[in-house]
Amino acid sequence: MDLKALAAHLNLSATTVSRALNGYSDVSAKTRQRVVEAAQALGYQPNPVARSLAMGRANAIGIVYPLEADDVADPRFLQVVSGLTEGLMEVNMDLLLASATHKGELDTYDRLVHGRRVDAFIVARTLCQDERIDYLQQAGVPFLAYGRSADCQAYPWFDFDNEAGSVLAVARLAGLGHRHIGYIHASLHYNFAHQRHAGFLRGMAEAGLPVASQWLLQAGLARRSGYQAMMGLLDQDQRPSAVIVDNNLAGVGAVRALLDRGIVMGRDISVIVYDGIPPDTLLTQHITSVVQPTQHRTGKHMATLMSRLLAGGHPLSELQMLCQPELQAGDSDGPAPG
Amino acid sequence: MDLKALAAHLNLSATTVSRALNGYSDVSAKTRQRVVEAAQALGYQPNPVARSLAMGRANAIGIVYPLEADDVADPRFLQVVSGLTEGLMEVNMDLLLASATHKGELDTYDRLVHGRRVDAFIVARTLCQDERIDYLQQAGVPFLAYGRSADCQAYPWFDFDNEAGSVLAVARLAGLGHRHIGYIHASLHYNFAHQRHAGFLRGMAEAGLPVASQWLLQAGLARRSGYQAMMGLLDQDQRPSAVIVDNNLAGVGAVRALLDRGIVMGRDISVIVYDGIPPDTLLTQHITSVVQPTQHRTGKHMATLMSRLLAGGHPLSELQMLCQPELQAGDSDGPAPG
DNA sequence: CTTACTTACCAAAGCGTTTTGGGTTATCAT
DNA sequence: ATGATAACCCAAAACGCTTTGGTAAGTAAG
Repeated sequence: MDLKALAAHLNLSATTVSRALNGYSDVSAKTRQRVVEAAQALGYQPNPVARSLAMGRANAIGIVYPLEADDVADPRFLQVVSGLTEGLMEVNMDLLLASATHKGELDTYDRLVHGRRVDAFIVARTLCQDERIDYLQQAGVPFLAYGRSADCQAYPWFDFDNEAGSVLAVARLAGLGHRHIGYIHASLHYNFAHQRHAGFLRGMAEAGLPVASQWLLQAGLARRSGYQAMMGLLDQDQRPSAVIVDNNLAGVGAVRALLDRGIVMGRDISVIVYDGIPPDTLLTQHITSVVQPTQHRTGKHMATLMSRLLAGGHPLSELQMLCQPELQAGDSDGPAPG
Repeated sequence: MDLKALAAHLNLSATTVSRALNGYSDVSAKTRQRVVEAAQALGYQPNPVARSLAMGRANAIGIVYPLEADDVADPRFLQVVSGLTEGLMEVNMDLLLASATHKGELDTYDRLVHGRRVDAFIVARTLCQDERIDYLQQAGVPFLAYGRSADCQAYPWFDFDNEAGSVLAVARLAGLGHRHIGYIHASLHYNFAHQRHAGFLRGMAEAGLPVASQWLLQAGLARRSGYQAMMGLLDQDQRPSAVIVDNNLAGVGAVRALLDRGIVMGRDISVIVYDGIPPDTLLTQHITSVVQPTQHRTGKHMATLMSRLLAGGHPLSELQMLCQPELQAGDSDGPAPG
């Protein structure tokens, strides 16, 4: 059932049917209704390929998932993607998933852009200095960054207010009387780690607390490294009375280290972890956490930004979105000793 | 740079250029070379949308990821997907990712098929009785199942020989002198669980061992349920001397239960887990496991099957692929006591 | 009753490929 | 020389839609 067939069936021209379906004003209300009903009844669905060709738009956006060697795929990514597909579906767009090793990523962009397979990209896992963003900007390809890079004035992005999250966490601990606060973070090349780190420093400053460099530990994005970092912290002569961990993978390891040492969270030491601890780790305590909107909502927000971006005519301010995190109280923190 | 421009630049017709590029025999070697070189030099890339329209193919395959309420997205899925995209890239196809709740899944298929957005589907997370497969078969839509359903004669699939894997595991334990073997499995609605379960029974029969129904426990696909199942096993009057767990999520929980009880794997009890235990669980032992080809290779295999499927003309036998698992020895099993 | 404007419709020209169904030269045996 | 066969090449149609640039009828104003 194509346009022409539908038009013939209605004794109308293809033009009119097309315009009726696409909401043009030069078709009478009566005719439009007739067309819409017939389309419904006959199960007409426009061929998206023909549509794309005629309109010069792919009606699809691309996302390339960077696959590093042993960097285990993170489940949240998939959840964001699912929110994204759902949101895009509403504006009749598709999501094209490509994958590429880090070094091949730019080529992949090139191929997809050049081949007009997609109208825009989503750049995930943003780094502070991100060559992908530089490339896309310079190539004039529309894109939406999931996470800001260091210089984020000039392009559309979606991000969490990571800095505010850390400030929140520090304020909570300071309010409980803690003066010795440790911080375990991921590589500062990641924008989120950088921002959270900056927030930690600011929070400490605002609370009038000194930052002890020996309690500022870098870990990776893996449990093992969180475990080691926490162990390193515990082995020091002077321990902090509270610790913040900037990602939940390392958080799991850190918590595990405390369990192994028989240190009780909330009593012996206070712990706050970004994004909490996955529920199936068999942990009985509730970790006090900095939480963000669900991945699913995140995906939908990004879909909204994306459709604005492609519609054009929106000022940059409407193409940038900052989500505020919240502090979710648990029982892994408590008043400072003494 | 489109075909016509390239043709003009070469003083050839668009037809000839097209045919040269697509390997038709009615163009001279000399001309072909000239065309190929010019295309290369001028960076010509055919417009895939126009191509699709002309050929009546979308050059994309769809995969819909079922998102259940609390069923956390599994990381392996993403890895399979990445292998898939890589493999598809080589045959110039794209991967369209859609997501749907279980009940909306059929509608999603309908929309994508009807809208000719994809040429075929991949059906993931196959169940023993899978209505999606029934639907696609009956609708005449080409698809490739990732995992067989109960009746798998008539359609293309990729799967592991799950039954053989269990037989392998049982044989190993039997060889170590174990006569009392427990089995923890996921819901038998999942094809993989069903097959592994069948393999367990067969393996026991072949080893001449009795199957004790109180040691045959169903758990879910989560750590907590594996934990509970193992605890249930340990609390019985008569304990098995060895246990097989049919998936690694439950496996993590089961192992954790043993740790909590102070039971030493390989000495007090032997344990074999399908797909092993993720390396970042801070476990010092190596779990003896039934392992399968990496997700990445799996994805590439599926891409191969897919391109065969769409090329047409392949007998069903070449569209079905069964991968053999292997037993990877660790130190979580040992000779039976006594 | 013109003139001008509005409303409702449509024919035809794209969009960038592939495919069909010839053509035009050479080549070659007769 | 002549018809047949191959080897190359091409114009035009098709794919299913959107968009452009109209036309014809109805309406309002002069």
